[in-house]
Formats: sequence, C-alpha cells, structure tokens
Amino acid sequence: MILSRTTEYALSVLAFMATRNQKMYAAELLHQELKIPRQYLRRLLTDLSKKGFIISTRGRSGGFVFARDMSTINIAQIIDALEGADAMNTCLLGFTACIAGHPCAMHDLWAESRSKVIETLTKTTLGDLSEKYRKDIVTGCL
Amino acid sequence: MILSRTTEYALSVLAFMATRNQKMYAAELLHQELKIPRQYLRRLLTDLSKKGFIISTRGRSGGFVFARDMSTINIAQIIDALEGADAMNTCLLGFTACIAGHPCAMHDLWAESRSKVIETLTKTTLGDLSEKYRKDIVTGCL
DNA sequence: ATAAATTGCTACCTTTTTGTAGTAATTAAT
DNA sequence: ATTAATTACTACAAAAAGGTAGCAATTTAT
Ligand code: FES
Ligand code: FES
Repeated sequence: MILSRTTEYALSVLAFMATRNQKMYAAELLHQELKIPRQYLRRLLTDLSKKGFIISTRGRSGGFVFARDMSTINIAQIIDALEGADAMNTCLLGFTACIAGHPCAMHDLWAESRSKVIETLTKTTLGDLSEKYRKDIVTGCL
Repeated sequence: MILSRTTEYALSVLAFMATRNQKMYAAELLHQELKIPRQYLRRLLTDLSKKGFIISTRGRSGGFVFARDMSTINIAQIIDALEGADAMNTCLLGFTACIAGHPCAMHDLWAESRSKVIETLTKTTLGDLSEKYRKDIVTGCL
C-alpha cells in the first residue's frame, strides 16, 4: 500500500508545480492536468498551504505559489506532513513500537531497508525533480 | 502507511506461529497472545487458510497449522496475498502505471529503493524468522 | 459599483476498512 | 447421546478515507 491516495495526490501536485516553470497555479488548472477530484484537491491545497509548503492568494488571478525554495523541500517532508511524522517508522509486524532495543523477528532486515528508503526520499528535493524534468529525463505523465 | 492493519495482523500471526514451536494454534490463543480483535482474527485466519498458508481443522482440539513448510513462505508472498499482487509496484506520485518506459520524475530513485525492499521481503522466509527466534536474537513482543 | 475568478469553509455523502455479534457446522471427549 | 471446544458463515455496526456541493470571502478587471 505504501502511501495513502491523499499523499500521492500531494506529491503529484507539488511535483507538477516544481517541474513546470510557472509561478502561480490555480486549483482548476491542477485539477485538469492531474485529474484529481476538484473539491478534494481544493481542500488538499488549503492543507498544503497551512502546512507551509505553498502560499495561497485569493481573488481573481489568485492561486498557489511555493512558500520556500523548491530545493529546500524534500519528499520525506511532504510524506511526513501528510501521514504523520513517523508513519514510516512502524514495525512491519504491527507491534506498537519499533525500537532497536526491543526488536521483533523482522526488525533488523526491515530497519535496514526502511532506512535506505527514507534516505532516498530525504535526499530528493522538489528542486531535483525540477532539474530532471528540464533535462528531459522524464517522459511520463508528470 | 506502508501496510494495512490487516496485513500487519497477518504477518504478526504467521510470524508468531513460525517462532513458537507448536503444531496447532487455536484462534483463541492467537487472539490472547497478539491482542488482535477476536472475530476479526477469526475471519483473517479463515482467509489465510483459503489462500493456502495454513490449514484449518474444525471441532474440539482443532485450530490452524502451516499448510507447507515455513521455509517456503516468504514475507513478500504474504503481503502480496493480502494487498494484491503488485500493491508494491505503484508509482510514488500516484500515476496509474509505474513502468520504466514511461517514468515520472521520481521513478528511477524510487524504483531502486523499492526493488531493494522487495528483495529483502522476498528472501526472508518464515523459516528464517523461526531460526532467529530460537537463537534468542529477538527480545521484542513477538 | 459590478461582475468574474479565485480560495476558504462547512456540511454532507459514499466507499473502504476495521470491528462485533450471533448462529451453524464439525469434531472429540465423556 | 450429550457436551464442550472449536472453525465457518452471515449480517451488521463503527470508523476512516475519499469525494461532492454550495455558499462565503477576497481580489482584480471592467
Ligand atoms: S520491532 Fe518490528 S520492525 Fe522493528
Ligand atoms: S512512474 Fe512514478 S515511480 Fe515509476
């Protein structure tokens, strides 16, 4: 399962904004480009602005802009903001705590894989995605 | 989020059965040991037996036994059976397909991390967990 | 001023996931 | 045979996630 649909939406939106070289994005545009349900997306965008990733401006010609430089926003931060700080630090076998001092039978192997994933997500910023897009490395839907 | 609660329950149950050296396990025992809601667990156990991981026997002194040798059941198989075959092969940005020929901006990095996780989960069997437990490497709840 | 284009908010609806209750079927012990 | 211990099944309830609708507030263009 990995991520909730809402989190995927958030990543999708922010990655889209990062790769297109446009200052402001209206919800309606994002809705049309990314096919995320209109009203649900509106709520998500408000949420993302409350969480400090983007800034909203109301009124005609309003929309959403990044709140800080894209290179300071990494993927792990976005996931954490939407799924809760340590949604990734859970025990694979579903025990309440996943701590090295009290490991389940999967702990060592799992903790290692997991930390690699987190490392990758942490070192990748929206700025990196932007660069990739400009270098035409990406041919997909985004 | 990573796994649904139900999948965690399944892993927890099967890992428990693998580590204790007992032939048959009644639902009631598993419920008490693992604190999984009684009726929900019952349904899950029936499901796991339909999926070929365990075999159920009804009646007095009935319960659940492994359907095949523990060393032939790996963690990835269990996850796949509960979450759907390629729940792990999704695009991190939520696009419908995640295929190398049509990559999104996250694809390369993500695909690499992901395949390492899958490799770990695939090469770890319930037999491995059992051994670990017997070597007292595990001190946790399991 | 007025209208148009936008976000903010609230209330509701639908679907999926998780959890509960009760009854039927099966087996073993007595 | 009867009872006790177990799984199987069905239907429902509660909670969480995802989605919809409509109106209020704000800003810009005219
Ligand atoms: S305790 Fe289970 S993965 Fe860490
Ligand atoms: S296409 Fe997005 S991760 Fe593969």
